[in-house]
Order: sequence, then C-alpha cells, then structure tokens
Amino acid sequence: MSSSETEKYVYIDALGSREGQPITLKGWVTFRRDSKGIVFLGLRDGSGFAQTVVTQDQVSEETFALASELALENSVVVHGVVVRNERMNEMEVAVSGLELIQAGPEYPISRKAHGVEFLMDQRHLWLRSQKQWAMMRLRNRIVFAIHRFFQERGFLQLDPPIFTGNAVEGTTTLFETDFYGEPAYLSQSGQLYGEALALAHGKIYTFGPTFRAEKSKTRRHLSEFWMIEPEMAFYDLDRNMDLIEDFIVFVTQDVLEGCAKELAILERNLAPLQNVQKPFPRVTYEDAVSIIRGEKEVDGRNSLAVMQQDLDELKQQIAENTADIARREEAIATGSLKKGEINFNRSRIDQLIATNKELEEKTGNIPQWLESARNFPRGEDFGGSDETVLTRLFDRPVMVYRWPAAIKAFYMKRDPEHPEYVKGVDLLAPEGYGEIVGGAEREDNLDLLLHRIEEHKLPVEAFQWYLDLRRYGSVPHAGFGLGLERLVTWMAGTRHIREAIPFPRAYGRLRP
RNA sequence: UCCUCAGUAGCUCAGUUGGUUAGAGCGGCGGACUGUUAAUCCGUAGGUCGUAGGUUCAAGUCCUACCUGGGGAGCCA
Repeated sequence: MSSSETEKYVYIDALGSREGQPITLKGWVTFRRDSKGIVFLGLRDGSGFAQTVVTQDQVSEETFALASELALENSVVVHGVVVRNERMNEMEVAVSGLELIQAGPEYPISRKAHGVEFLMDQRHLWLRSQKQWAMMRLRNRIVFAIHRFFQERGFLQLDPPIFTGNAVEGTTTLFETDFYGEPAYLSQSGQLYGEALALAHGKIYTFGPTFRAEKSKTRRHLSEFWMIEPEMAFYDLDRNMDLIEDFIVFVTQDVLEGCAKELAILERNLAPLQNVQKPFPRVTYEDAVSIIRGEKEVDGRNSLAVMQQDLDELKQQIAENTADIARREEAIATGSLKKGEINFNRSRIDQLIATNKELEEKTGNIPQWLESARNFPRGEDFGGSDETVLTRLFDRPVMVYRWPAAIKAFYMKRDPEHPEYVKGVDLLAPEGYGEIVGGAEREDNLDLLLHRIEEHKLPVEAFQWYLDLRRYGSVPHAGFGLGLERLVTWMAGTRHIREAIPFPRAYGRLRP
C-alpha cells in the first residue's frame, strides 16, 4: 500500500482540478479490461464515473493480482495520481495501490442489452448504472428547481394529508386502507386542501406523493407518483397560465444549465428543450379540436398532412435500415470478416432490428391516429394520440384552455362569457409526451359549487369544510397540478415513466 | 375490464409444413495479448423450452385453460 501523507480522499467529480496530485477514491468497479501487464478499471463513486489504470511495472505484485481479479460492482479503495487521458480529454487515475472492501458473486447486470422486466426486477441494482444515475440526478435537479421557483416567488410549501376520509371524485381510482377501523383512502390529489392553505397563506404549493388505483399499463402512468400543486388566491385563469409558462421555462432552463452532463449521458436531443421559451401557444379547446380534425391550420400546416408526411418518412427510414441490415448480413455471409468485425456487425444489426421494431410500431399507429383525429368527437376529452397530433404542429409546449364543462371536474369555474365551458387549462408537452400539467380557476361561488357537487352526485356532507372556503371571504383563486415523473420523463427524453422514479409502483409492480 | 404481442441457457434471442442427442451471441470461468472504450484470439461449463391438461407413433412447435410480462384503450398528472 503506497498511501502517502499528502494524498486526499476525493470524489470523482473533483478530479478535474487535481491533475498531477496523489488522491484516494472509494467506489465500485464498473468494468475491467485487461491486457498483458495492464488493467483498466472503471470506477464509480456516486459523484461520477472515471477510468483508473493499473500498470504492472508500477505497482506491487499483490496489487496487480488484485486488479486482475476484480469484478463488476466489487467495492474498492483506489490510491493513485490524477493524470490526463489525452485521447479522451478526461481525467483518469494512475493507480499506485488498491484495497478490496468487498467482492461478491457475479453481478447480475452485465454491460449488454437487457429486457425491461429483468431490469425492473433488479431495480435496486439497476439504479447504479450510468443512465439511471443520470436520470435520478436530473430528477433531483428538477425537484430543486421547482422548490427554488416557488420559494423565490413567495410561495410556501405546505403538505396536504395523505389519508383522506372521502373520495373526491368517486372511489374507483383510490387505494382503500384501514384507518383505525374506518375506511380511508390514499390521496389522489392535495388540491382541495391546497385551496384551504392558499386562503390562509396567499400562495402555496404542495409537493407529495399521489396515489391512483387505475389499472393502467402504459408508458405514462404510475400508481404512486409525485405531484406539485400550486394554489394561489386572487389568481384567475390568465394569471394561472402565465405562472405555468414561467414555471416550465424556469425549470427547463435550469436543467439545461445544470444537467448538461446528465443530458449527454441520456443522449437527449437538446433542441426541443432549448425551444421552451415564452410565449407558449394558447389554444382554446374548440380550436384545438379543429386543428386535430384537420379543419384548421397552424402557420399554414395541416395536422393530418404533417402526420402523413411523418409516416412516409418513417417508412423510408425503415427501408433504409432494412437495406443496411441486408448489407451487413451479406458481408458476414461472405466469411471474409474477422471475428471482431462480425461481432460488431451483429451488434449493429441487433440495434437496427430493435429500431425498426419501434418504427414499425409507430407506422402501425399513425394511420389509426389519423383516423381517430379526423373523426374526433367534438366535446370529448383528448386521447394520447390526439395530444400527439396537436402538439406535432408546435415547437414548444401548448396550453389548451376553456374546456367543455361536462368532461372536467366539478370544482372548475365556469367561463362567464361561455357558460358551457370551464376555465381549465392543460399543458401538453411536445414530442408525444402529452399532458404534464392540468389546472384551473376554481369555482368560488358557494351556491354554484354546491350545485356542481349535487350534479356530480358527490356526498355534500363530506365537502362542508371545503364549502366553508366559499362561505368565509371567498375570493377568485386558481392553481394547477404537475406530474413530476411526467416532467422528468420528458426532460430526459426517455420512453417510459417508470425510469423517472427510483422505485416505481405501477399495476403489476410492487417489488423491489 | 377490454384489445394486442410475448414467455427457450445468467442475459438477448434463433429454432423451418410437428420428426434423431435444443442452437448462437453476449456474460461467466481458464489461458494469450502493455492503452482498452459493447470490435482481439484459443478453450470451457451452462437448459424441467412460463404452468397444467389435451391431440399425436412423435410436441419447444398444434389445441384449451391459467400465470407472468410488454404495448395500447378507458382514466388521468
């Protein structure tokens, strides 16, 4: 062990400023590649990933033997000197000594492709891998940005209860539990409590877990997710939309500034995020329907025509990939390639096949989307594909407002000038990510609200406390709900919401 | 709840109109190679084909039910 007195314990993310210095790292092995007389060890320590190099003629026999035996995810202490790897323009560590903290059996997750089910079963370990690491850091940054945005604007974060005594919008989507012998439900929204808090503190936001017992198996749903719900006294729908816009712009810019490394690891295309600038298009529900149905153009572009064009491009891409696959298979079949080249081509073929599978799924979907968009029934809520068709025509998030009252919640305020509509708003993210925010100005008139509760056949008794908010100094107020994991998924550019939360809970997934 | 696709080695998959003893790549292990980045070479171990029935001389392959998972609908953030 050659641990000098001057060497310091450091984290990998601090290596950049320590070139030439002796240091000690503690972490886990992420890969090992060895050749005669030299071993490359990948190391991660939570703060980042780095390569360390063990050269036989520079370390003791024991150290070199240990380096040659290390396996994935063995925990180790590494002593060495920080040097610049000129080829990669990255810092690496020239190892002088190694200590094994713990070895173990073969690590289940290899550095190769795995299926979703396998990885989800290994979620507790999968979190260690680079993309998942980047995703969780992105999530953390977003959470911090959300707090910063609201705190800097005088909002208080206050928590609603998680056990609730009554079902706000029917019991079918709620998890029932036993609360000292009385049925209680896990909260599906903190909004009603948020309203009470807003009338006490002016501007508040809640930030907590939310539970929905919907048996959804889609890439946009979780049974347990985190929701941010600001609520503001004296805000109308317009101010609410202004706030949503400022909020999304703030968080997006903060992520671009603070998570460049993470976004690079996630291979995120930055253009759609860089486009997130004020103002967002604001489209009424009725106009949105016209756009979806292809009856109204946006900047001279027709939704159905654009989707048709996308479909043609997809088909062309598939044809190109298929040709590429054929070329590579032919090259392998000639038998003149080296084994390495064969492996490389096989690996490329696998990738192309996987890509084509995805593209074919899309090409199969688009005709149905077009059909459903063309015949969209005015007055109904949008489906996932309708959101995609609509947002396709814009380069940034779209706000759809003034919704038909019949398809929205009882507490939304009617638009006085358009009594069949409510002053609600949904924010739809681009790139097919869909709804990430739902908000509204709330009904502040006692009689009207009471009427709505009765219309929706909800138990008035349970809402007496809520009605008190309209009895004593009722004021116009508004708020919205943001699904954290949906936001993280979109920012990360990831296909599935389950990767946006450390331990997802969804239909069919309770462990680990 | 409904529609749809799938379950074969530790992982990712192939397996022809049902036909001998079930295959590959990766990973593991053993060995070779002094700068590797999922691309080197040689060798090696590894399987109750999701479960239970059925059809058949013969089932990984066909039929039925169930289980588990993927994608989607509904509902939503």
